[in-house]
Amino acid sequence: MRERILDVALELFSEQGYEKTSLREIAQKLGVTKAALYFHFEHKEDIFLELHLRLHALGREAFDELESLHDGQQRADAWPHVLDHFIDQLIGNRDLLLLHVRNPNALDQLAHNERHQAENEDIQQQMGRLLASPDIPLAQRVRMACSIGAVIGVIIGAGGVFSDVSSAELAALVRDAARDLLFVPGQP
Amino acid sequence: MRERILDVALELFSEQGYEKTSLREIAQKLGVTKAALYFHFEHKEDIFLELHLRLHALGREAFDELESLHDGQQRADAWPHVLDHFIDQLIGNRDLLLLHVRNPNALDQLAHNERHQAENEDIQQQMGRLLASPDIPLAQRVRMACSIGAVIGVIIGAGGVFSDVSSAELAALVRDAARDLLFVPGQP
DNA sequence: GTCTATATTTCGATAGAC
DNA sequence: GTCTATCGAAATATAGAC
Repeated sequence: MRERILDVALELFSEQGYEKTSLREIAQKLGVTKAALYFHFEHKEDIFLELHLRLHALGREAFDELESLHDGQQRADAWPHVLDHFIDQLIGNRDLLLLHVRNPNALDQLAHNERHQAENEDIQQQMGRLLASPDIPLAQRVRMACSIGAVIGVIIGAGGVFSDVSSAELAALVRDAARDLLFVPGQP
Repeated sequence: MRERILDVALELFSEQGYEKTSLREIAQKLGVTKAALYFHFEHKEDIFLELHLRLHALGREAFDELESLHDGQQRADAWPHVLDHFIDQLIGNRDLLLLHVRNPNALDQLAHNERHQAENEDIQQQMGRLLASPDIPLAQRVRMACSIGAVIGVIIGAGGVFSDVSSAELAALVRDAARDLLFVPGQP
């Protein structure tokens, strides 16, 4: 039951937004009552947290690989390859990505959540550390940030303009674009 | 007063999100009561709409210039130059952009708003028409979408990592990156 | 584990005095 | 233009029976 609740919540939170989705609505879609949900989750926020941790787990793999390198420039060099893998992960979990992009404020609420603070090595923090790394040239860090925005923008963006393009073809095109973006002219 | 309401609303909607910001909160920050707001705006949604139309006005200039060109390939060629101008506009109105990125569901609500439907030539629609244009190669359209995501991602993204970089320098770096991104290898 | 029933709070919106 | 006072709806969350 717990998984079914999470699946329905993911769907509704992504479609309508976290705040506009009531527990009553989730329960109705599952054919149970609101009170039944409270047996499995103490607060509404806990449902969102559990879904957030799924993305957390997804991204951890990529960023752990980067942080295993001890030099900033090494990390910057490895970035294109790691991003390729990250693109695949995100395209394979479009719905999870959509949940986060469409509910940034719900994400902020988790900052005050004890369980979330315990799970410290957050994707956002890891990404922040990387993009703030002082031993990577600014121009390159900006382009790394651009590459993330570009990938996310295409996957979720423009309101499904590329929905008739296969995931594989889209991934390949985005990979090529990211590669050109990440090559900084005049840098060794 | 009307402008003061809009300014406070822009601030709170961006910080906390549209749904989580009550009219009572806006009124309190202005030193008036909730009821006073209803003299200036009939519904809460109308406040958000008015703010949305500010961005609408901003983007219209750029997209009108593109749509004045009658050929798809001409539009694609003009895109880098138009994007440059668009980057300046967005950086100069960071708060307005943040409002929209952080409240996608509030934006969706406007679709059912009559006044919004009347204001038809919407940015999203114009952007959609451009990115769906059949006489621009798919690879190029994907890169155009990437460029938008890259720009927005850097301006609002990564939680203020580049906040110590001046707007002018950041804009220049993003412009360069976008230019490299938009050049499609093997295309005339 | 799920139910009914209810407590409690907060929100958007309105009525009418000033 | 702004106030006080209030309505009605809907939300989260809880209590206790089954």
